[in-house]
Amino acid sequence: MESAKSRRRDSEATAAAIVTAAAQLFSQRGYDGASTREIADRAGVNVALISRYFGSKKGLFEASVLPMLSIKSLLSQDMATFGARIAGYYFDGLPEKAADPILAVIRSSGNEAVTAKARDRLRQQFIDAIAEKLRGPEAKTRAAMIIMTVSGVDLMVRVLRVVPEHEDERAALRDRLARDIQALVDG
Amino acid sequence: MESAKSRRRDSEATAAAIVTAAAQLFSQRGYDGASTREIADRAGVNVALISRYFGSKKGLFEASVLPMLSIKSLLSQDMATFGARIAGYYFDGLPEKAADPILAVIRSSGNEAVTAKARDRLRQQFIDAIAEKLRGPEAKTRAAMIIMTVSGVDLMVRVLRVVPEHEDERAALRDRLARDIQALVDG
DNA sequence: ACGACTTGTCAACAACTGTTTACAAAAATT
DNA sequence: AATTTTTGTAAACAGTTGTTGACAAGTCGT
Repeated sequence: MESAKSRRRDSEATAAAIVTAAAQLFSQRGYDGASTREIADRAGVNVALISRYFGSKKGLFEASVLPMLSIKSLLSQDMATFGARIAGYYFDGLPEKAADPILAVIRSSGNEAVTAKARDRLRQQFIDAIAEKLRGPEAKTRAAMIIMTVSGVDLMVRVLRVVPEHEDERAALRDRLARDIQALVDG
Repeated sequence: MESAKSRRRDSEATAAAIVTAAAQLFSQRGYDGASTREIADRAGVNVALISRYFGSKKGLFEASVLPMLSIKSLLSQDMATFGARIAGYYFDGLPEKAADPILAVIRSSGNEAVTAKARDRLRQQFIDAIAEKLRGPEAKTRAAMIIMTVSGVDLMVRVLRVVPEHEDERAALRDRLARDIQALVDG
């Protein structure tokens, strides 16, 4: 990642580098698929430091993935444009290997011990947070529908990678998605 | 699984037992999380037989998960009840540890080498197959929307397990889902 | 410049991975 | 009944996993 030469020692910086590398690799390969040595290599750091700074691999997962599980920034903006923003996020130039905490949880979901906390946080930070923002009847049901739809898009686009190839088809799908999600927001 | 006593030797039956156990464990823990020994134990069979009958673990994955990736049975019935059938499948007494090929692919998606074929098949068997059944404009876009929604439900219900606890809330969500999916089918 | 604390490196550990090999037991064929 | 083929078992393999302990090197206060 950084220069091969020995950089100045800085525990906070190296811990941060480990967290960054871990978030990427957990998203990409899941918990079991991402080895501690690969994470350390990407961070340009010795493997033993993971145990030192985070106690264990599980500790690193919780320190790198859990804090990113939030959509407060998306909810703090105008809810009238929520659908368009979500659709745009997934269909307009999404960086391929960006760290995505939802993806990390999905790909790690076979490991119950590790993802139990993540699921709890997902429930709070996503469903409940959205439901609070919604006006009108059946707010919780609509919030659940929104999360289902969005996570379905996440699955299609990022996990299964089966987006339409033609530009106009992709645009049509994006627009339809924006409209349907917005309809759920408006109630 | 079977009686501990030595049963009569039958290569087809043992191979089938391995496939059944593999489908369950791949769904439950993902490709990396399910070890060959655990699969063999569940099937009541020696580990070495996996290599003998399926060549490799990857071969077993393809023999157990790929053939199940199909929704022809769902599409062969009346499309006017498609939404209700999907919603019912996920919300009316879904067996917890039943083998679910989509779940297996999702939880194994961190392993590109293994899931490449599965994704191709998913595209064919699901999106294209649905699109063919749809009448009206933008069939492919609507098919993609349906798959997104359904896989989102799969994620919520089976991966993240965040369904509403109250019975009436769950019923409301199920009915809304059935309606929304049916709307996409009808166009 | 000395000592104390922090930060990083190296090697080893026990456990587990998928796979192979050699062999025994059962079944089928002659 | 003897032999060949199929089916199952046991042990070992080479590699990887997460984690640890002893030690070197850097950093800071004095």
